[in-house]
Amino acid sequence: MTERRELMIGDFARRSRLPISTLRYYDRIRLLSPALVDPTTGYRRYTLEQLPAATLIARLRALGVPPASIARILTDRSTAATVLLHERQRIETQIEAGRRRLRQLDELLTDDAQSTYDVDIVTLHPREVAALPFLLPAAELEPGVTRTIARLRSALRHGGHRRTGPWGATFPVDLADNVSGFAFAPVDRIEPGDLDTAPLPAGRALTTIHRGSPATLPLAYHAVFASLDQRGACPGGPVLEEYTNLDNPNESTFTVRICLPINEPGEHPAPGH
Amino acid sequence: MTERRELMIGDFARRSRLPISTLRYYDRIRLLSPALVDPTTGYRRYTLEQLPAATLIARLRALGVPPASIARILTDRSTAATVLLHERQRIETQIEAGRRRLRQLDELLTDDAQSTYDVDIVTLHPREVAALPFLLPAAELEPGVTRTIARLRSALRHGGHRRTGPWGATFPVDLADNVSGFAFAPVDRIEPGDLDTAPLPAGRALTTIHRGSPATLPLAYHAVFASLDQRGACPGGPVLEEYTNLDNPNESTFTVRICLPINEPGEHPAPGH
DNA sequence: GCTGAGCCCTGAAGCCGGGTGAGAGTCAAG
DNA sequence: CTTGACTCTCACCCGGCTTCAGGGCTCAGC
Repeated sequence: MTERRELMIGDFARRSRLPISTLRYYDRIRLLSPALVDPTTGYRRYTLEQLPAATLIARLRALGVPPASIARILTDRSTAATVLLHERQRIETQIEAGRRRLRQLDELLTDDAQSTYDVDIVTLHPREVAALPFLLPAAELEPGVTRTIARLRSALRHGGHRRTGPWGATFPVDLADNVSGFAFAPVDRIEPGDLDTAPLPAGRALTTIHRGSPATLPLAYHAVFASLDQRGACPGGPVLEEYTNLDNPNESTFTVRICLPINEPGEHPAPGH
Repeated sequence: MTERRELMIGDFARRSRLPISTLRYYDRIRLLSPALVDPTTGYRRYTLEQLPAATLIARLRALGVPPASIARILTDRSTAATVLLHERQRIETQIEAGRRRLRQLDELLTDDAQSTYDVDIVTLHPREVAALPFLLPAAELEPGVTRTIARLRSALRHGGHRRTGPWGATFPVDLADNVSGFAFAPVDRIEPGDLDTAPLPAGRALTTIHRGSPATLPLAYHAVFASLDQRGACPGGPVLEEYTNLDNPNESTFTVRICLPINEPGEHPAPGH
């Protein structure tokens, strides 16, 4: 009945409360195209029937739903619930990230004596540990290591092994695009074929302990590198991180021990390289 | 002592855990420039002293602090606390916005019988009300009106006036870039010079009631416009919104009455325009 | 028929915070 | 001298639009 009632883009913009430029953009990306385009003038003609779609788009965009997802909802209404639940999850993670940032910002604000790290020099003894390798983009190192440790944990449980020390991970000092290393844990018994194992780097190493949020871990590395320069030494192998209180959800008790094997000045490079 | 120790961009990138491309970018926007640039080769030389700054930048960027704010912090350490508190507030509003979006998304998911609006035709009688004008960008209409009503509220309190009906606002139907209109409230007495007052639009009007989150208000407008088309009428003056349960923080009881003055077919346009 | 106002069109460029790639120059080791 | 790793600049890409320049269409008034 109202099918012949057509609106120029300006009328449609006022009705839908969307800017004209945005409507043209939505036409370009095929999110919402006019019912008809005059073939001679190129004028866009919208119909009243298109208004609910425009309103839905405006609502969803205001909620931050990306146009691509909205297009999926419009073309296939049956997937709407799935897509929306997915968006819901996205917003929830965003909120969680916001909370975490808030905490870290507060740390920054209250943290005055933050960068006092004591770097010691120690000798690492050779150790054979249960290990699980990973290959991760540098940007996802921290969550990826956490996941790898979780998998190692269940592997140990299945094998009936008992952990005799803190969880850890080792990987090259220089983080390339993709970091390959392994998560590890010392265990009570090593049986061939039963479990993947690996030797940990050994020899002289610089070590320091970082407490609290992993976000400030680079500061600890900075201290280690400064000490390295001071001694005129250079890195002698993959770095080693040991995590304690990993299972404790309270972030403030979380601690990381960093061990960086070194070649001291006037020394031959470590064998095996 | 270590002042002569210089790092090429690659070394500095590994130490600071920032991508080389980002370091070059930060140089371009003068957020973090190398201590020295070789005049013949153009090679950037960073010093160890710049590492803490790089680490600080990385931390703040990870928290979503924009580079411009970080630059302010770096050039003037005394403003750091101010800037950080400001960022803190920004994140808090972000989280709040996320929560609101979540609620609205849930409304979308649960809302099935959403778009049933009954549009009635009524006659508005002329009324003189206490008023406070506003001029707002269309995008900030809703919060701006809320703020204007708050100012009107305190003006009424100062003048010892008593409100005799719901808060409201009126503004043109076609939202231009800047919307000029006024917030109003009917009061018990009108005395010249005592309070700004204004007449409300009168005559025949279409009206409907919207309940719940303001985010879905456009649906109500859509229903009003559809009714307008059906009657072959056109808008006859600024639209009028009346808000009840505005003071109640519970969003689900919030209701808006929309009144759109109209010119009915075959009628002369309203006088006064 | 002409003019001007107010619509409308297209295509290109700009915004942020970088990421990516081409093509060329530099440096140290063998 | 060559090789390979490193560096440089310049320019273009992303999303989700907005804005601008340069034009065409339509209608009312004269």
